[in-house]
Amino acid sequence: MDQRETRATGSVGGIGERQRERIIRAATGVFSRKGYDGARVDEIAREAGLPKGNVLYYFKTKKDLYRVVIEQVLELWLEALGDIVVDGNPEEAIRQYVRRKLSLSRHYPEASRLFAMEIISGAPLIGAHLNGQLRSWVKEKGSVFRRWQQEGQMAKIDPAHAFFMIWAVTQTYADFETQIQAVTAVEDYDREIYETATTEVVEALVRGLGLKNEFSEPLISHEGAARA
Amino acid sequence: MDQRETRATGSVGGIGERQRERIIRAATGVFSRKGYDGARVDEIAREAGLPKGNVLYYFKTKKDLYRVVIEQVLELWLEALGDIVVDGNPEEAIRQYVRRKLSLSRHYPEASRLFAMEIISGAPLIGAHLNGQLRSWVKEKGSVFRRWQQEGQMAKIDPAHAFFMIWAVTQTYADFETQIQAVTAVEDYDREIYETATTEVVEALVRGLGLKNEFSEPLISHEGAARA
DNA sequence: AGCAAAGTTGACCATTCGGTCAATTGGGGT
DNA sequence: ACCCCAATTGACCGAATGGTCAACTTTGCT
Repeated sequence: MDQRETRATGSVGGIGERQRERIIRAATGVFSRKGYDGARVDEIAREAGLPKGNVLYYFKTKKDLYRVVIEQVLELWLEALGDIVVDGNPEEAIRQYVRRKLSLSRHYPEASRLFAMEIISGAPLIGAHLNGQLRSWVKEKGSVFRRWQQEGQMAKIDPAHAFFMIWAVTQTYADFETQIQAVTAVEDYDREIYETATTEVVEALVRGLGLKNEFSEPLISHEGAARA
Repeated sequence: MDQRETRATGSVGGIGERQRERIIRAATGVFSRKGYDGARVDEIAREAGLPKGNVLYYFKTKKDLYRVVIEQVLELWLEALGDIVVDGNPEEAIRQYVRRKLSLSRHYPEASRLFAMEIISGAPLIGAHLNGQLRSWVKEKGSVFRRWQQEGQMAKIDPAHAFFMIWAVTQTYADFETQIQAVTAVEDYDREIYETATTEVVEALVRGLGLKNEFSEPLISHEGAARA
């Protein structure tokens, strides 16, 4: 049961910590393209620029490496969850959240794709987290949505589905990059696509979720039942 | 160069055509979960209920099988493209298209996931098609969107991004089924999720794309066979 | 019935994969 | 200079994998 952090390294010889990160970065790329079963340890090693034996020195097994990589990705994903500002202007809150998610897709496209791969494959590793943290987060923020809806500040959409829409749209720019690239035929994906996508998508989502607020002020702080 | 349809079978001995379909169905499932490299021929065989040797009898190589499977999936995907009705009520046209895409996700979730896998992996096989058919389709229908926009019947969104949004949202219910299942904790995914998703998503997209049409008539008497 | 082709099956093979290991190198502390 | 341990490397191993094959059974036709 003792999983033995795959190698004591991290705790003592902080020297070769650089290597671990190189490996993790390479592994993220390969796993995101091939999935767990399809990825080859040797390919990860090659992409990291060192022999296979060395990779297995830092991570005892392929599964260990995958676990570390996917946990890091999941952390990134869950991190963004904290963002929705409960009090204040709903429209601005969603705008921020959508922009944040888009930014994540833009700057960590491989992480996004790996996350997608894991879920498409049935989320064998992170399934528990989805049932735990994510689910309670959705329930919590969902009640906020309901409040906004009762106040007439948001269209009456099932909150969960509102999230599914936001996630779907924001992640599609990372996950389906190949498709979007092919269809739009832009050369500089990062700039050209994300720049227009950010405004288009944010506006469309705000409209779609019925968040257009006539009073829509920048985001003054005090608001009726403001929380402490 | 002659690829020899992997086996002359289909042309003459129509008897075991049933087997080919069983294999294709099984392969779609496995490939959609594991990707090409991760899929094992033996697992496909097991899922199809016959020995590995028999699978290789119908499809000479794993790659041949994958090619057949993914081409079938792509065909399904491209088929839905024909749907957008150019003339007539824009709102109703999009409503229909979105419903159609959702119906596809619902009835062929594995195909959807396999398509997603292929694209995440860099679309090594269908990349050409994306650059060809799909791209010209988007250009063509995009000009229709532009017309609608000039007539004030649709929000001024880059048409390509409008499609990306629609595709993202409709396919998320198949591709991310595991996640949605975990978050919503419903028992009967097919019914419970898709039933509410259809109304929620269609409404939100129509709103998001600014298609609300004041004259928006229900959809006059005849229109019938649109049901999926 | 008899025959040829289609279909079925498990044994088998060469290659590749994940993982182990012993030998070696490198660097920091004393 | 010496030691100690982290780090590096390529050879190596057993298991798994894609694919072949020869023997066998079934089917359809005359």
